[in-house]
Amino acid sequence: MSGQSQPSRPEEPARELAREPDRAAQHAGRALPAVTEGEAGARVLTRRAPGMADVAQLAGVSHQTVSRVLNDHPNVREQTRLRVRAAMEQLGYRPNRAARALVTGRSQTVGIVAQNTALYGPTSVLTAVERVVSRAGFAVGVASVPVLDRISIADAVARLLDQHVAGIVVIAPVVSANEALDDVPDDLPMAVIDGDPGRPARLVTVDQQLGARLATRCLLAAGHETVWHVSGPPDWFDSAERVLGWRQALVDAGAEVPPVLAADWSLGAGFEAGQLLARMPEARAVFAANDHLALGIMKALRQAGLSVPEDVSVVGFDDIPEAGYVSPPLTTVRPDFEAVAEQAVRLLLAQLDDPSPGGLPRVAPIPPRLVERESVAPPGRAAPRRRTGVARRSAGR
Amino acid sequence: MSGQSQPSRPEEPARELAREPDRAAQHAGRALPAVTEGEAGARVLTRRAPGMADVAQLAGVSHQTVSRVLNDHPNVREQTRLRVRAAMEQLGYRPNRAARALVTGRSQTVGIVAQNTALYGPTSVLTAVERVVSRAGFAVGVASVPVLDRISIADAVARLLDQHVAGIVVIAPVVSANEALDDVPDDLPMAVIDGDPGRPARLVTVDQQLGARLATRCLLAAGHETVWHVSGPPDWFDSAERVLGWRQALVDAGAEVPPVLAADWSLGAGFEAGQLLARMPEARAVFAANDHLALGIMKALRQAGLSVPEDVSVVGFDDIPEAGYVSPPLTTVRPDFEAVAEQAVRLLLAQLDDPSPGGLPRVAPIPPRLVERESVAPPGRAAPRRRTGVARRSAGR
DNA sequence: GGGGGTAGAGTGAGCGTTAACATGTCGGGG
DNA sequence: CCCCGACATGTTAACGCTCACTCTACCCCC
Repeated sequence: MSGQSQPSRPEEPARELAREPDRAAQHAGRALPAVTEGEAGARVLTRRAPGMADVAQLAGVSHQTVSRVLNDHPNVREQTRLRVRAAMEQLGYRPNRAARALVTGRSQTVGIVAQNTALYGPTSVLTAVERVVSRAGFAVGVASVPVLDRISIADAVARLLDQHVAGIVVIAPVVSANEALDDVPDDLPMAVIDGDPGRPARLVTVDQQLGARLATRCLLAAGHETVWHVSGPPDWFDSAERVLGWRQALVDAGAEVPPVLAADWSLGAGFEAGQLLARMPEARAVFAANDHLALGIMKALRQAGLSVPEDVSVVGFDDIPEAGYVSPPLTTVRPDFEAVAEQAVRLLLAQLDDPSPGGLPRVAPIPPRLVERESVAPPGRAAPRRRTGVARRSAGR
Repeated sequence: MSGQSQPSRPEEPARELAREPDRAAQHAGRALPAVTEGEAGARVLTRRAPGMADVAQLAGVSHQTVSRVLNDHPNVREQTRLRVRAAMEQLGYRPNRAARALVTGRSQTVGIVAQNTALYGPTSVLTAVERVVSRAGFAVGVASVPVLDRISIADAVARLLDQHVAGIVVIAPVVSANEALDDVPDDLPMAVIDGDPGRPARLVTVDQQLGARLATRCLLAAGHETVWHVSGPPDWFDSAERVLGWRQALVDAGAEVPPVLAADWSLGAGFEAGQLLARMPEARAVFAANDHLALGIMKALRQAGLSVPEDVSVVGFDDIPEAGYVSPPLTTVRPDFEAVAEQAVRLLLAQLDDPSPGGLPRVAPIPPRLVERESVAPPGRAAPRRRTGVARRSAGR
């Protein structure tokens, strides 16, 4: 297949895949120095990425000056700086991170520790953090753990440490994960996302309580006497906080506080909770700890012949993309994952710039907002069950 | 707040966060060598991670022998090997990846290039790849790009190259991304996921055509005369392949091929396509290119007073977690992302072990499977519209 | 006009590892 | 008995960079 006959390169036989080998090589990021093709006989390719020495030679300075330019040291004449920059450009020079990491003991890499899960919230946060970190000019190293227990996390952190990360971002939404944080060396810059609100140092979270209060109050405002709650797993901070917020809102309104229906985050658990709820005529308003639960609940309700929001009002949490497109469109609480990621990285960068440990950096919880759609209505069990879909109605208020 | 008075460590003032500083340090992965506490006066902490030299000294061998043990070189006496291993253990030695990368020019890191998106498919693949790569003992570097165009990808690859990755996995589901692949140096081990099926070298994909055929045939088998298709964006391979598979199934069955309704992957686009579909009485069966489109379509249908599956049958693609919990539960095609990731990493590792470029490694497309739920039924517009939910019925066949 | 500060540059020594080569030590065959 | 190859180990030199110095002008000021 590789039909072109070219000057054979001994160390690199032609590959079938390569359609236009030389162009490919040219574009490769690390340019080929001293190609000087045509010098018959002599080795045509001196394949080796250019180093500081090469740049220095071309610019007529010492390698140290090149280093200074690279690191924006002040004591370099503008003219020299330009000359070096030009030489870099010409050679397609790229600094060798490994060498730098070796000597400084720290790389321009940020490590992220996260559970490997399909859960919408954590995944959204993860990708947001990736995005923000690389936007900030850092390389991204990910260490995902199968479960968020102490040893897995310690292990992940160790792996990251091996990579000589400059700092880490840990997504630690459960208590066991948070405990593992005690084990990380305290001189390693770190930002914790979704950790224990009781330990606010270096922590960034969504204001879960506020979100839960918003959701609960929305239901109360629609005229419901009280609001039931289907919670997430008890060892999740998000879960506990949402319970707290929900209860608070109820207490504030002088409403009765029904027992919590504990579940995990899954659709299936929501479905089961929904089956329970369906048998309790007094349960007319439900705040589900996340949208998946809400969807599961709604399915169970539907199967039991109950309709949402006429018979039962439901509010979720997360605002998954599907939320506006299910039937009925789900009223829910939308956390700002992007902002969380942004704050976390900011927190980390602050520690990087200023290694002084004085004063634990803290940031305020990020307030979520309520997205009102059509899964909330005033109580009115007496009203006839309606047909599906067609009619539109705005959310109760 | 830091109430304990300890021998002060000049280079590391106590931090408020640290509750039990010394334990934390102990657990830190990189143990502290030569602590020898008590040697009054002399510096108590020689904080520096142990290197090969330290291990070598303790084991009474040269650093090179340590290196040999580390890399499982054959010519080391068993006894020596054990002694070195013990020394490593005792010192808590961890090899310095940066140094190794510097000298070998290649790190034990796999880079992943992926678009930073909320799309279910690509995201699932990404996390699956992360998982598999780190399970294989490699560090994971992620370079996410905002858009999948040529320069962004070239840039991402360059960033990864800077990290001296051993190889890369690229998730390149659109044509522009695939073109960018020409620019990567052909001696860099690579695996492409979801790329151009027309260029099968080093490519791993889901068998999109098969999936589409499965979906279409399922609808046909339910008794529908033909099947409409709402497609994804035209520049996505997934999209094009699914169109092909759908058309093929129709042609095979001798059915009429209706025009394609082009959309993107979003719920919103599905909704719009659904509004179109709702006005066409002859459209009784729809294959949506993904589940989000299907959800959007179903919402539009519902709003138009049509019910699924009585009036219109719908099949999706992806099997998002919500698929079984919407109303009606969605029949859909489930790709095996885990298998895709597994194959991709296998492909990459093969290239790592055997740098010989001979013979492009290829792997067969991974067959997806149809998950039948309740959004498909035989045509029967004549039947009265039914109420919501309650009744159960198995999918048509 | 000479001392000293300072901007701008250079020199050399590592950082921790691997690769290439050198050394030493056996055992066996000629 | 000696030489040679195999095995086991040690020695030395990079790898590409930063850090801590040194060096040279040059200018300011007394």
